[in-house]
Amino acid sequence: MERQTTIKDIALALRLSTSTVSRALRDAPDVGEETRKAVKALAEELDYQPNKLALSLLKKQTNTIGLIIPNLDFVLATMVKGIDEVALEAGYTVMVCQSDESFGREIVNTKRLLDSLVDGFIISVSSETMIFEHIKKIQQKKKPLVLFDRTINSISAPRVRLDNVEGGRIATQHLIDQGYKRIALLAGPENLNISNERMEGFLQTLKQNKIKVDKNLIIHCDFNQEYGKMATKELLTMKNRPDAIFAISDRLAIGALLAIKETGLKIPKDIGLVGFNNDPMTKLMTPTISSVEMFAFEMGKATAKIFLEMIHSETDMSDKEIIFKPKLFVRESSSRI
Amino acid sequence: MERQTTIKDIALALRLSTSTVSRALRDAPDVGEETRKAVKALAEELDYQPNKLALSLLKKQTNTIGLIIPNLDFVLATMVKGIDEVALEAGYTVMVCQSDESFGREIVNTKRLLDSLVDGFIISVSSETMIFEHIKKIQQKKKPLVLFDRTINSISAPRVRLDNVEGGRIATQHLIDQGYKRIALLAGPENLNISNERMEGFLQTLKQNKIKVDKNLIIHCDFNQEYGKMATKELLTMKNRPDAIFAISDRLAIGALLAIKETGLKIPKDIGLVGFNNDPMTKLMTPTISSVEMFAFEMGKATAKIFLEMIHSETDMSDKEIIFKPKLFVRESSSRI
DNA sequence: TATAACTATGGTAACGATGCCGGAAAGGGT
DNA sequence: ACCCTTTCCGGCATCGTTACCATAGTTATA
Repeated sequence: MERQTTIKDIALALRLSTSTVSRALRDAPDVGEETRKAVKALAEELDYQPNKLALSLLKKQTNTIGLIIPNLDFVLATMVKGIDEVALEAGYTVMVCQSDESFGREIVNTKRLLDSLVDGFIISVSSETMIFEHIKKIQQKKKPLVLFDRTINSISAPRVRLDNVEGGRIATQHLIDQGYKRIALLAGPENLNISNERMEGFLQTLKQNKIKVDKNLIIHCDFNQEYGKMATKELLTMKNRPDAIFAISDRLAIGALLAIKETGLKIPKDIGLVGFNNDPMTKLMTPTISSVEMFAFEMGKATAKIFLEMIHSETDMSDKEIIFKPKLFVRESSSRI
Repeated sequence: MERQTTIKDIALALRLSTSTVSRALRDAPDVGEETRKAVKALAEELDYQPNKLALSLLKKQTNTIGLIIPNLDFVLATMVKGIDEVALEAGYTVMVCQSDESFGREIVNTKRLLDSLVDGFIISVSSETMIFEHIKKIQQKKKPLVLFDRTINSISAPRVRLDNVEGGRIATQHLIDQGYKRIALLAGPENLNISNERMEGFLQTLKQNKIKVDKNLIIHCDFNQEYGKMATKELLTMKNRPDAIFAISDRLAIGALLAIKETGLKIPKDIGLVGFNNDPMTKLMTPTISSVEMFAFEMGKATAKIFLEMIHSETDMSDKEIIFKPKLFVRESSSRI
């Protein structure tokens, strides 16, 4: 690891003080024109790069954002890309940590990032997370925090999320419009907001359409293809089986599709299917799967923007909430009419 | 942003010097037992966390790895997970930067990470990268560098990669064994090692089987489903069309599959297809696509391990090379016999 | 009992940069 | 010739921590 040239080297070589060199490099007003030129020339020649650590230590800011996400599936990878783009533009570097849907790892990640003195946090919680002490700790330390996608009600912080109730509604209404009567719900982990909100939309829509809710048709399970498959198999062996399935995520929907195929039922004739996320995979399945788009890239960008706003403004922003409207993409799996 | 408690606060409160407090916290030998206890107790009470910035500045090491990758598709996300796991274990934090397959962004990323004083780099180059000055600069600064997956021949650094020639070979041989005679190659970007190595395996195998190479059946294109589709359509409109396609990546294979389906040809009867990466998607397509597995998670772990070794040892490791053996997973798209 | 050896602690410099203050030199005005 | 202003630069403290050296006080050794 080669020794970097420092401001001191330049000062010494030019018989100047470090202060002067520092000012010259930063184009401060009170530096002689010739001095400035000489300093800059030598800096260029020696490939001088200001030491960010020293600066961070002095300024107490690292220009770094801690990003904690449950995994790197399509939607989150896309969001990360959006966050990254805006953050880089503003001179911030993003440190991505995956909690891997584990509460323990989420805590470890929070600690590490807190230790590394990131300027703030952007978080989407793991599906296991039900206690929020680690997040409160972030707020105690007065670090900016933005929640996105999987938000938390009991924490007061700006948030960027989808209108999940609406998402549940449009998916469900679509299935009803297509003539499906007994709609099952693959509902995701119970303690996640997105699960409950999408379910809320589902229930509301059933009620509005005077369809009685059958609790046996609602199954909670982790976002995992295998679980989706197992849950669907269970549903399909009921004596009064559902004629449509609304899966709260595309991974679950894909599992459902595989299960349905194995039983020999025809999609969408015998049974309809709608997923959530609009993962590119849905377009590739046979049949293609209808899905709710959530504009992940835009959400990512919005999240980073709010974060930056929070960093730069003094006002309390904990009420700020940006809600994206979902959009249903209808494909073969639910087009019966 | 709340003021963190520092060693000075503790020293002041206990009427000790900062040196003593520092030593007490680090369990240095020459500290009185009572002093140590008092210090630790107060540190606990005040929730003292050592300032990593100050430490990094002093020690000239940040315990941070700069990771530059072209994107976050399935394979790379999996590799990142492997790298992350090993790095975290060793107390390192990974800063992930996506070049987005752009040479310009790769350079920007390198600069930023160099500025942030990461302890070293792990890189898989973008498909546009043909000049390596930015990478040489890393080496000039004597920062540890490990290349993985998409490696570069003209740079001398330890590397972790797949035996891509072998990968090309087993895929091609498999198609031949299944009775396919005119095998086309969707070859990926021309300047990427992985492309050329897989092609090398392809060509070798054709020769070994006394099959004449038809250059018209080799098409280079970016790793992108659309390009795969277009290239395949072109192939299929030839008057002497291929009866099998070996796609160097699953994205291309999926594009090929879609194109083939549109023409109405039957897979695997009329035309065979093998992809590369063993992306979970291949199992989900209809028909399922045969693909070459590259053990991304293990490769990620191995990469991080070499990196750590490089950091900790003094010896020159630039010759070190770890090569993973690929494995073909045969599925419907190429099972004709 | 004088000296050596240890124990526990404090003081200071250093990492690389910036900000503030003070001051020398030069110029301008009366 | 005097004072004031401006221009340009150096010195010092600071950020939080550790490394190294010095030293006061205590204990062990000859």
